[in-house]
Amino acid sequence: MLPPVPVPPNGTAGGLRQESLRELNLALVMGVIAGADAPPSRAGIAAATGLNKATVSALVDALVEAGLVAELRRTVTGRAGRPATPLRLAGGTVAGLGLEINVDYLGVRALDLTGAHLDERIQRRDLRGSQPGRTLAALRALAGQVTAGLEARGLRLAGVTLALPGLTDAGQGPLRWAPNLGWRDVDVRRVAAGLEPAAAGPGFFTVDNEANLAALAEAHIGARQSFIYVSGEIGIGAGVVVGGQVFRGLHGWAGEIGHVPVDPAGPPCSCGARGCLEVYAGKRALLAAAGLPAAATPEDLAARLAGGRGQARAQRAIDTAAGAIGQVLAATMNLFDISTVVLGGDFTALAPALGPGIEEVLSGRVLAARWGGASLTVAASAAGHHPALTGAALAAVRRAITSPATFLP
Amino acid sequence: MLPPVPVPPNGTAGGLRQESLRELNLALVMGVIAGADAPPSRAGIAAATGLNKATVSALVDALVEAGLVAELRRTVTGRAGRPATPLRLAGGTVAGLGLEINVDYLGVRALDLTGAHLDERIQRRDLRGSQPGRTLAALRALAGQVTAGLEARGLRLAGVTLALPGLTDAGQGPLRWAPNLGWRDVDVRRVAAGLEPAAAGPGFFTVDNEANLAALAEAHIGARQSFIYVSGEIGIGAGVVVGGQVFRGLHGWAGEIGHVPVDPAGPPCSCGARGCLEVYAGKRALLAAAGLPAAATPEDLAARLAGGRGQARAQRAIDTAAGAIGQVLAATMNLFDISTVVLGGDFTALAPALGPGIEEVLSGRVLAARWGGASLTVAASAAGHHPALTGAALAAVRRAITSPATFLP
DNA sequence: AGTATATGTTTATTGGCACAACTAATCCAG
DNA sequence: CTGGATTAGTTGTGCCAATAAACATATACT
Repeated sequence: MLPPVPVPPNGTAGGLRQESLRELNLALVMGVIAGADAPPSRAGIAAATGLNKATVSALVDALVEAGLVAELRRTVTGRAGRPATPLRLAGGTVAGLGLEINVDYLGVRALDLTGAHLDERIQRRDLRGSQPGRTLAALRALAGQVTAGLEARGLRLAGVTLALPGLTDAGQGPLRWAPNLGWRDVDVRRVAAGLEPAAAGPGFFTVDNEANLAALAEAHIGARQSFIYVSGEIGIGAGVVVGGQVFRGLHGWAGEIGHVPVDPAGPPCSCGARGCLEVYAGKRALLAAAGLPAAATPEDLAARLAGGRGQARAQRAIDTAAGAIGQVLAATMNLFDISTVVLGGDFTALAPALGPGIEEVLSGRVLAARWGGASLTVAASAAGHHPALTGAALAAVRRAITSPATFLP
Repeated sequence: MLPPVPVPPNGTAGGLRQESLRELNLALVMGVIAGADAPPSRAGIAAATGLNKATVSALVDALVEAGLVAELRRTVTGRAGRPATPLRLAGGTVAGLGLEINVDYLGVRALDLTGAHLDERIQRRDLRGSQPGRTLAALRALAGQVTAGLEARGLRLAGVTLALPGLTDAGQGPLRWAPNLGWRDVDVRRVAAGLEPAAAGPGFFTVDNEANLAALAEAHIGARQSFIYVSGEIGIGAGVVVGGQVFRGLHGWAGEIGHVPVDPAGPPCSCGARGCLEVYAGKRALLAAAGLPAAATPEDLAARLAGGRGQARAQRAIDTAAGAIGQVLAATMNLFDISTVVLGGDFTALAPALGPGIEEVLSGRVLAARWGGASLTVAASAAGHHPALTGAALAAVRRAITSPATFLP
């Protein structure tokens, strides 16, 4: 007999006290500063939010004192009136720590609020079938090196986020299943043991799927709001971003695109079913179809496509993959009502080859394009190397934007 | 250079004043009363929300005075202490008006805050290729009859929501495309002309896809939080509900499942592509494959399945449809990370026949079930006749739950 | 009848925002 | 170069909503 009124309107579970009001408005101000095209002034923020100038001044002053916001030099605008003091997120004061465990490396990356690079450690090694305990300890040690350096430079740690190639339980929980690592039900939280500052608060340490975090990095660096990030590696995953936020689903396992059926009677897949996307467009399938050794890189494949021996076969492999990717993406785009695709992972280097084939399928199958007049975009990722690591660090440092109140004195 | 910090944390675009605090807490209290398993007391609400008893008392009193909440008789609990005053949403005070235009009828339905039926008008007629202006005028007239009756009974109108079988622009906007009506770019807002009370506020009139609204009705009546509602009619649509909220996507066109490809080389579809789900499991395809006339009902098909002439053929048609539906739902469930499916529309009557075939496909293909231990559910809809109409009325009356402040004196 | 327990109300206090008047810093016109 | 116009930001007052603590109310238990 319940009218389903789901989330309380504020997002937090509980009631709002006056304190919360301040917390929310602090976060609002941070969000405006973070999201503005150009550094806004106090007056500009007041106009954008509807808050009173005096209120905004007080909030901004608190954020400046906490080292979350920095005042820039006043610029000469040429217009009448007292010149504004532009505000931006402070650099070099607060750090987010991104961690990643993947099949062939461990990684740690630290970024500040502006997204600037602070520090990084990448340790290449084969982690297929590795012992979770040892691997986590190694990553913990690597993270310790980075945080020691940050502390020495006077940076505060805003959060730690771990990127994993598998199903994680919505944010907090343990790793459920990482097929390519061969891990199952691993409590990964201890990787952050001892990293939390005294008053860390909930959500200091989070875990997420690598595709979701790579999508976050893409959103940041590519300045995109709504798109599907397709990560082509050994497995194929996707991160769905709607209005700047990652769609996670019930358990945080949304976007598992790799095992969407392309042809139910197709070749068997490692997941136990048949004809999944991975069987047509996963790294192994793609390289094998192109006649390349399993250790080859996407760049090798791209080179074959340029001409010479094996070009035709490589092109056929690409065409098959593009057709399958297009078919699955068409489904995804119709279901999510999103009209932009970003090709990441190994697909980034292959984007020029894959793009046209994918677009062709999409243009005939995506309703929003055919009938709604929406324009389709298929682009290569701009998020650089180890995007999941970047996304993890961004997700971590974002805590200072979404709940700045915990960082005030 | 923007860290993508998307929606301001409060959900509204602007800053929060003290007023907003009260508004949000009023909505919170309404939400707790609406969502509770048993009528809660003031003290219970205080405990559930973390708000002070005195605060909750003040908020509840305001809601009672506004006619949004009713006090029940004090019950004898058997425990020590002063007995609590149970609270519930008030019935017969505020009404939500649902409107629907579909291929073979116009409908108006009014529900109150408790979900109780207040009034209803269904006008059966063939609206394929109808003139939008005339049809809207007819529906407006029908709605007028209902609202006149409501007004006479002293009910206040909380909102009006229109359900349409097509793509509507995210909530407010005009109808973009309704293939089965043959409508394109119709400004449907005038159907609510004159229905708004003086201080209606924004969002009084909304438009949404019939599948989304039917899903909302299912969430209400079936008390489900996260599921995919599949509506099988001439077209096939889906409403995706996550945590009690409908997922709309970028333009509000999410859940367009009917044109997800099943076999890219399959028979041509009305959308211009080939092998869409609709070609295998749409009403026309299903009846034709079963050897039934186009005017037959799903009940006719169910009767054939029971035995007698044509049983085998009907069963083959069902098996084909179930396979196709299962394949597309497997994709949908992997992408959205949702493990419950509700069969609605014509599929409701066919659920006993379709269910096993669908479940078989899903159990082999949905990752959350195979590897995450989530249990799959395929159920028939419990939302009754014209679920989109019910959902529309619920969406309309919900305004009094999500923003009760506008209903205070 | 008296005590324990739980619900709900009353009254004083506090935190945070709005409003309005003010200061500050620039452009521009004469 | 001086004074008005314009825009940015600050200061002080008042108000609103929530809190806390004491109180009133209504039951059960002994």
